[in-house]
Amino acid sequence: MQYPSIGLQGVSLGEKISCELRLQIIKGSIKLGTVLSENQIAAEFNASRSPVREALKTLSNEGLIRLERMGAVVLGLTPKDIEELCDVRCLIETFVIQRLSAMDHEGLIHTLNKTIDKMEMAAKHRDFVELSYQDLYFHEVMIHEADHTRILHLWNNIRYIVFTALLVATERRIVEETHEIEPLIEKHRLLVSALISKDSNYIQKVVQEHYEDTRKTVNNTVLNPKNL
Amino acid sequence: MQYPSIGLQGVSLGEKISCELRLQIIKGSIKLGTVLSENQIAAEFNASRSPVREALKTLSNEGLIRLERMGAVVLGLTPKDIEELCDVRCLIETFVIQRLSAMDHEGLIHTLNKTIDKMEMAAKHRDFVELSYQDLYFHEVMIHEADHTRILHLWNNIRYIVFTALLVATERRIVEETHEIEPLIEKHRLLVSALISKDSNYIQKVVQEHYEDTRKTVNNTVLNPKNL
DNA sequence: CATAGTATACCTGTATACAACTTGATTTTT
DNA sequence: AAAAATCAAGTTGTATACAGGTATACTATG
Repeated sequence: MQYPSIGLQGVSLGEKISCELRLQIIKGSIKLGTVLSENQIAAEFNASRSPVREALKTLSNEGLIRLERMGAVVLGLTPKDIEELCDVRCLIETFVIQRLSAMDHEGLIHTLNKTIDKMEMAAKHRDFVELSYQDLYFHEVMIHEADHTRILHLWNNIRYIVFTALLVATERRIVEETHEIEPLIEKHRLLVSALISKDSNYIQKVVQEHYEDTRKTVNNTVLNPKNL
Repeated sequence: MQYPSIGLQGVSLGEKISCELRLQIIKGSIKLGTVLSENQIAAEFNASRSPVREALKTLSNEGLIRLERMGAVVLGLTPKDIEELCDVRCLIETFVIQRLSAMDHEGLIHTLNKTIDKMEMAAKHRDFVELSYQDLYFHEVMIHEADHTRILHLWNNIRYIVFTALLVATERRIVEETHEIEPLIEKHRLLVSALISKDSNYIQKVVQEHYEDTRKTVNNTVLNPKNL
């Protein structure tokens, strides 16, 4: 699998390189502990050091690599990282939904339901890229709607990691057929119900369970692929 | 005021430039809406575009500027930003303290108390740089101790903004003498008590009040300076 | 044999060069 | 006079060049 070419239109070479590297790191094609050098990556991508440098800084900001004096060591996504990522998403989303529940969110509910429908469609057609994208979109649209620049920034900092991990996990989930898609859909419907309820405790509970579940699934697919 | 030269030793030119620009933006020396170009900044700092480019990307990641096709527009720190920053800090710190309270934190308590003492010392000597730094350190040491890489990443994304805003606010607070320092010290002692209590509700309450207060103070000093 | 010193190759940070594109004004045309 | 075309200045994205530092391997010397 290569990074979906959609969404790479018109973006700079540096971003393309960061997307490709990110995918390879999360997929495990690039092993943990590997030391990358700017020249080496530049050669691999037939590019100059400038965009590579930009890409490495991006990945460093995302915590996938650590820039050192000489070379960038690959940190990758450990089980601890997945856990922590879920912690953060849970924190953000609890905050966001609580905030949304105090706002007018009639249109949002509609959008969310429509997105879930699209997820079902994508699942039927085994289109894991589309399914991943709609999954991402579901959460992202809530965050945008919450109209909180800082929270949005936090999200943007993990957005690409989340999407890429989602891509990898969803592909394996669909290919291996070991995980049902139906529970995934149901989980998202629960989130909508939480938003509608406006019940702070219920929201907290639902979001926490959502990410409890995500944690397990991702751990089982991203980190323990059967076909590696 | 220039950015404190301590902590700029050995760092790259790009980082120095980002620190200086950040300070100027937060202080208001660079007005909101200003459009910065790489060439212009490079000329001002007698540097080439490479480090400037790096600095602009950093500031963009922090949300202080927005990179556009042509030029980078300065967003600055609006009252809404301050509010939101406090929201995020509150979210992070509540999580961190709750996590810490379930760990062995004997040594940490000692460090925190020592830091508060240093804050008192710095306040007596009207050393606002030191006071700001110890304030930052107080919160930072807790976050580090919580041993949560992702949360630490979130913190690192706002760390420089927080420190710079703290610098500006603390300077004005000390110079104008309109705000007492004693309440600030007391607020931090309360946080320690919250950590010791291990009482989830109490922790939430104390942290929330802490940032409620921070919000007010920073708004009154950073955004409404009397000597501007 | 061990160790100090050196040489070499490589890496990063910064500067400079170049090409494609955007923007705004000026000129030409209708 | 208004609109279209063109031209000029400036901007970003990328490539390349150079300087200073670091690690590794090899050599010489005790």
